Amino acid sequence: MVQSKAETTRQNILDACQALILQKGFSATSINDICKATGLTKGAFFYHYASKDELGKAVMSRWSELGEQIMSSVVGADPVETLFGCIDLMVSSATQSGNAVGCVVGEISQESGPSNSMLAEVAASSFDGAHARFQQMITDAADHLGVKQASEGEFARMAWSLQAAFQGSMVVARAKQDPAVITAVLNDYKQSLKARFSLT
Amino acid sequence: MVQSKAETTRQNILDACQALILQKGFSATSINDICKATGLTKGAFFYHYASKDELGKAVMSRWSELGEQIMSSVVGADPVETLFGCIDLMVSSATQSGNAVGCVVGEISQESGPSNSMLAEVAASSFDGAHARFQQMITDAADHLGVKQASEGEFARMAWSLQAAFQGSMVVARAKQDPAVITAVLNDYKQSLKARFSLT
DNA sequence: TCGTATATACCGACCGGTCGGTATGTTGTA
DNA sequence: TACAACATACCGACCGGTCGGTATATACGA
Repeated sequence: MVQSKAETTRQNILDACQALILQKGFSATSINDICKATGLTKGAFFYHYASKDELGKAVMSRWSELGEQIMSSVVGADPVETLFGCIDLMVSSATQSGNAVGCVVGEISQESGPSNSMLAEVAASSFDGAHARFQQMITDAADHLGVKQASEGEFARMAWSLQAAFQGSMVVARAKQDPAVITAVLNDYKQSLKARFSLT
Repeated sequence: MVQSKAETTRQNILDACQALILQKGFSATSINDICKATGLTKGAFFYHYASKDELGKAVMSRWSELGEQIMSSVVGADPVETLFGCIDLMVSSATQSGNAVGCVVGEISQESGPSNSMLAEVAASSFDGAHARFQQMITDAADHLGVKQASEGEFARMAWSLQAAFQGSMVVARAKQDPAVITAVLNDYKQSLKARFSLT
């Protein structure tokens, strides 16, 4: 099944919006900016999206789905390799130059804050989804190595830490305009993960 | 020497702006909002600050200075206790209810992004300052325990990790509207720190 | 000591421009 | 000819920022 024309247009809008968010942030990105980037007009935009917030939701949703696809693509036989490979993949995808670094979910949720409940909910569920995948990976790797949780919810906390390390390193990297921070922080996380799992 | 009237007014503006940033974000906070909160008029605002960006710089600067003061207040005799006490202080100051959680430097830098170089520079130097303090604390604690760096720049990376853990946990906590994430992530960081330093 | 000159701190109307959003017209295609 | 997929033109609200003016305090000279 080929993509319909409308679907192609919507993807173009999402692409443009995503790129602009990583450059300027969500609220600084106007609908006129998106129209200019896509070559469309404002009428065309509002034919496809009811509001700017609706577009924000769509961008976050696609971002999450894309992340899930990438994550699931790295799954291999060995759960330990899967976990570390996943982290490496996150680093490389975030630090590759050309496009600005960042996470649209973090961006939008940070900007809209608790005030805009609609966007906040989508962002929260997106974070929860990613956290669940991280926790599953950590649990699988631990099982494979015969490592038990030291305390109730330890692996859940470790998954939150991984997510925070990723998000936080991108915040700092954006401010410093230096993606090296991301690599450093995630390497450090892998280090402590190895220590926890008593690996080399 | 008593505070001049102007200085009091400026502090009120900074207070209002800071609170609004943590609620709605920087770009969503209009100068009219600040005027309403302080009981001033727009003319009065621009008498004290040349532009909105200038106010953003001032808010970040005061935030950093306040952070430095708080950090230096926790310094005790034992460098190890100082380090862990500092982390605890960060958690408690970030999770205390009443005021919204977050970091104005992270907020503003995330929103303005690489586009607004003026704000980005201030944010970057603020992050660098905090990182330097963290690294010093880690180095002091390691010296006190006789722990050497496993590799060049390891303590620097650990300091970046602490900063990222803090920033990232606040990003997630804001989206989920649940400060428990901050506690969990920083506890996890302390755990791995203890493991690295071979503590109980 | 008393009037004048000046600086400080603030007011509120107003400006050009941009924002998100809408109403209506046009075109390609099946 | 009917509908999807746009374009055009426009709206009112609001944005950051400016401007002329003003009340009050302080400094200073005669």
